[in-house]
Amino acid sequence: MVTVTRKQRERLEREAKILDLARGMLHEVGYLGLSMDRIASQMEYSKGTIYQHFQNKEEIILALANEALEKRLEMFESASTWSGATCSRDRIAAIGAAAEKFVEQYPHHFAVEQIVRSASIWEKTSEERRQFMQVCEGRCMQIVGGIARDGLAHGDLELPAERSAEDVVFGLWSLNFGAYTIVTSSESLEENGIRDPIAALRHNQNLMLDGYNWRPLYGDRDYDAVMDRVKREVFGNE
Amino acid sequence: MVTVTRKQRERLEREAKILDLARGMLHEVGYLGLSMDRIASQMEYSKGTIYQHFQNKEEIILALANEALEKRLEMFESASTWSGATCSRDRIAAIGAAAEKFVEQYPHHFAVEQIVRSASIWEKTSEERRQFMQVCEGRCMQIVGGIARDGLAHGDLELPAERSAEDVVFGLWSLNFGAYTIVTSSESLEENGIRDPIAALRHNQNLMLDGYNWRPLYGDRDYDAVMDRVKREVFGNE
Amino acid sequence: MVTVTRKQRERLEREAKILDLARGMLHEVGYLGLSMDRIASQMEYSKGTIYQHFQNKEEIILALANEALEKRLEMFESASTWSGATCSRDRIAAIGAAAEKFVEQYPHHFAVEQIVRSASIWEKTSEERRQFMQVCEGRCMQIVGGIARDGLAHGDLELPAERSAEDVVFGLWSLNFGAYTIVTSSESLEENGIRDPIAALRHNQNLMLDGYNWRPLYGDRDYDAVMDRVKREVFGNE
Amino acid sequence: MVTVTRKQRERLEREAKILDLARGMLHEVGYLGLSMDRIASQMEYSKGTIYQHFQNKEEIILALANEALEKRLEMFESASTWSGATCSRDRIAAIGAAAEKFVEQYPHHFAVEQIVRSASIWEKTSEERRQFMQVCEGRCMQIVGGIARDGLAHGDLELPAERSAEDVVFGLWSLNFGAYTIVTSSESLEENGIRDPIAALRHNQNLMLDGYNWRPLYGDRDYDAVMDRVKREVFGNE
DNA sequence: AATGAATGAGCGTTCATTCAT
DNA sequence: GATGAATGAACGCTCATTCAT
Repeated sequence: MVTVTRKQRERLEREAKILDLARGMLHEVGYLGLSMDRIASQMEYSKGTIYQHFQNKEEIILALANEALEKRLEMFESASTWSGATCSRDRIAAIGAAAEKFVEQYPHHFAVEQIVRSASIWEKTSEERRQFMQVCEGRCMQIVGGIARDGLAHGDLELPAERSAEDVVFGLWSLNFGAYTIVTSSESLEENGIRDPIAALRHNQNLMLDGYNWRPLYGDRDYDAVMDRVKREVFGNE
Repeated sequence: MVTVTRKQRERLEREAKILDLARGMLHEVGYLGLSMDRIASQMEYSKGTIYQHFQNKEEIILALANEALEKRLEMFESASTWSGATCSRDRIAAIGAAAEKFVEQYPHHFAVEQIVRSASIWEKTSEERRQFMQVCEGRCMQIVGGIARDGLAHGDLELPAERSAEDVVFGLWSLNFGAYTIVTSSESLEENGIRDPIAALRHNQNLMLDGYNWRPLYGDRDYDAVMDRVKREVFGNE
Repeated sequence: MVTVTRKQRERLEREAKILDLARGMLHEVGYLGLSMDRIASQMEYSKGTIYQHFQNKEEIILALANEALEKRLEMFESASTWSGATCSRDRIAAIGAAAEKFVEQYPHHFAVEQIVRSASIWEKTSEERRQFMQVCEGRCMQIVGGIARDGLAHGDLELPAERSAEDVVFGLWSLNFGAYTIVTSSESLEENGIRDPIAALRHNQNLMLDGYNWRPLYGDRDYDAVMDRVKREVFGNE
Repeated sequence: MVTVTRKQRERLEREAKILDLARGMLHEVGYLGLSMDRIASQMEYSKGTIYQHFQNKEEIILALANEALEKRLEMFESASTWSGATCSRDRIAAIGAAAEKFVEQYPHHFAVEQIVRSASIWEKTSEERRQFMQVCEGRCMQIVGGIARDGLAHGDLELPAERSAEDVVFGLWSLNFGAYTIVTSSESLEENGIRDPIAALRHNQNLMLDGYNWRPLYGDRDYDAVMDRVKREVFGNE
C-alpha cells in the first residue's frame, strides 16, 4: 500500500534526522553533554517524539554506533573487493585507505565509536542493537583476517610459528585506532614535532606489514600511491 | 615553621587519600558513577573538606590524570636510564617494557588516561593542571624521541628523508595506546582469534622498529628477553 | 433508519469493548498503571478513537464505576424480588447474598468501586455520569431501605425511637463494604487468625439484624441456607 | 554531646515538618495529586532536602501510614487499659470510643490509612517501615482480640462453636472501617436519610456485640455514656 | 578548618491530550 | 470516522556546589 510505504518512509526519515542531530551533538559536547532536552530543543521535534523512536538515551547512542560500524563495514567491503588490486598486499593497503577515508569523511562516526568504547551504555539497550555491533565488528575483522589468510595461501605473506593472521589484524587495528584516537584527542601533536600524523601512520603501517614479509606480487610497489588510488577510485575522493 | 610543615604534610596526605579513593571509584563505576557524595561518604572527610582541596569535580579527575601521567613519566625515565641497555634499541625496548608494566601495575591510572581523553573536562579546570598534563605528555615524548635521536646520532637508526624521530615516537605511541585501549575495552578479542594480544603487540612493535632499521649494536637480540629483564630489574617484577 | 441503528449499535459495542479492556487493566495494574496508550495498544482501536467515546481518562473510570453500580443495582433488584422469600428478613438475607455474589462474580467491578472512592476523579468528569452514580447508589439504598420499611409495616422489624430504617441500611452497608475492602486489601488476615472472613461476615450481619429484632415470619430460619439458595436460584451459582 | 543532640533534634523536627505538610496535602489532593514538587514548593525546604530525609515518595507515604497506625495503636492501648472499665464489655466499648476519637481527632491519619490500602506503594519502600505497619496492625488486633479472650475467660462473652474471638475482631473492624470510609467518601448520606451515621455506628456495633452475648458484669449498661466517658477521661474530649 | 544541610538546575522519562492527515 | 505522530507539562530523582554553623 502506498500509505504505509509513505508513513514508513517518513518514520525512517525522522529517525535519520534525530540521529544526524544527535551525532553532531555527541561529537561536539561528548556523551556527558548530550541530553534529551538538548536534542529536543535543537530539533523540530519534541522530547516525546524522540521517545517514540528510541526507548531511551542509550539506544540513541547505540543506534549511532550501529550506523558508524555499518558504514565502516561497508567501506571495508568495498575496499576489500577493489578491482584494482594486484595482490593481497594491495588489498590490505586498500583497507588502510578505507580506514583513513572513514575517519576523514565521517569524523562524527569515528567519534561515536570512541565514545561507545569508553561509556558504559549496555545495560539499558536492546539485545538486537548490541548484537548488531558485535556482528559488524566481527565482520570487519573477518575481512582483514580473510585477506591475510589469502596472502598466506598464495605465499605472499609468511608468518613466524607463534603468530597468526589474527595478530596481523590486531596490529593494524591497534596502530590505526591508536593513531586516529591520538590525532583527534591530542592538541599538542604539532608542537611536539608530529606534523603529518597520517603520513606517519601510513609509513608505520607499511613497515609493520613489510616486517611480516607481506610482499607485492611483482617488484616494488608504492603503497602511498595505491592508497590514494583506492580513495579516488573506490570512495570518490574529489 | 614546624606547624606549617606539619599542616602542609597533612594537607598533602589528605589530598592523596582523596585521589586514591576517587581513582578506585572511577575505575569501578566509571566517570558517570563518580560523585562527590559517594567519595565523601566513603572517606573520613566531608564534602566540604574535599572542596577545600579541589575546586570542582573535574579538577579531581584532572589531578588523577596528572598522577597517572607523572607515574608514567617516572617509569619512562627509569626505563630510559636502564643500566643494562647496550644500545639505543635496547633502551626503546625498555620503554616498551615500561609502557607494558604501567598498564599492568596501574590499570586505574591507565583507565584515567582513557577517560580524560574521551570526557570533555577542560572547561572548568585550572590552567595549572592542564599545563602539567601537557608537560608530562611532552616529556614522555621527549624521552622516546631522545632515544631515537641518540640512535640516529650513533648510526644504529636510519630514517628515510621524509620521516623524523617524532614519527617513530608517534608510531610507538599509536600502536601501544591503541592495543591497550582495545584490550581493555573489547570483550570479543578471544572469540575473534586474538588470544595473546600483549605478545602480538610486542611482535608488531619490533617489526615496526626493525622496519626503521633500528638495529642492536652487535648481532641479534631477543627483545622479548630484554623487555622481561627490564620489567624485572627496573620495575621489580616478582 | 437502519444505518443509524447499525452505527449506534457498533458504537455501543466499541464502547463496551473499551470498558471491558480498561476494567481488566484497572484491576491488574491499578489506577496508576492504567494509561490510554496501554488501552489503545491492547485494542483494535487507536487512542484517537477512544477519545471519541470518552472525553478523558477519568470518564472511562467513571463509566466503569457506573457499570459496576448498575450491575450491583440490578443484582439487588433481582434479590429483592426473589420469589422464594417468605418474609422481609428473607429478602434482606437475599440482598446480603447479592452483595456476596457481586464481589465473587465481578471482582473487577468491586475493585473499581473502591478505586473511585479513593481516587479523586470528579473534577474532570461529566455531570451526567456523576449523577448516574448517585442515582444508582441511591436506588440501592432505596431497595434495602424499602425492605426495612416493609418489615416495619408488617411488624417483623421493630426499631427503637431514635433509629430509622436508614440506620439499618447504613449498618449493613458499613459491615459489608468494610469486610470486603479488608478482605481484598489486607494480606495478613489469615495469620491474624481470621480464617473464613465471609462466614464471619454472614454471622456478624445476622447478629446485627437479630439485634434489630428483625424476625422471620414463622419459627427459626437458617439464613446461611437462605443465602445459598438465593445465590443458586437467583444468580445461578453452579 | 550537646551538638549532636541539637542536630538530631533539628533533623527530627524537619522530618516532622515534612510529614505534617505531606499529610495535609495527601488528604487534600489524594495520592495522585501528591508530588515531590508540590511538597517542596509549599515548604520552606527544597526538593533535595526532602530527599535527604526520605529515599523516595513512597517512603513518605509509608512514613505517614506508620505515624497513623502508631497513633491508633497508642490510642487503642490507652483505651484498653482504661481504669474506669468494670468489665470486658466496657473495655471493648472503650476501644470503640478510641476508634471514633481517632477519626475525629486525626482525620488526616485516617485518610492516610485508606490511601495506603488502595495505592500499591510497597515495591520501593524499605522493609523496615513495611514491617512496622504489619506490627502495628497486628498489635491493634491483638488488643481487641485480647479483650475478647478475656471476656471468654471470665464468662461474660460466649461464642458459638464455629466462631472465634478473631471473628468478633473482624466484625468490629469491618463495621467501623466501613462506616468511617463511607462517611468520609460519600457525599449523599444526608440526602439518603442517614443523618447521624456515628450514632448509627455505635448502635449497630452494640447490637452486634449483644448478639455475641457480650454482657456487662452487672445489670444494664448505657454504652453511649461509657464511650463518651472514655473520650472525655482518656482522650480529653473538651 | 571542617561540616553536612540546603539548594535548584538539570536529568531521563511518562502520558493525557490534540489534531493534521 | 479513524489514526497515531506530536506535544509539552509534569513527574521522580540526582548531584555539584554553596555556606551558615
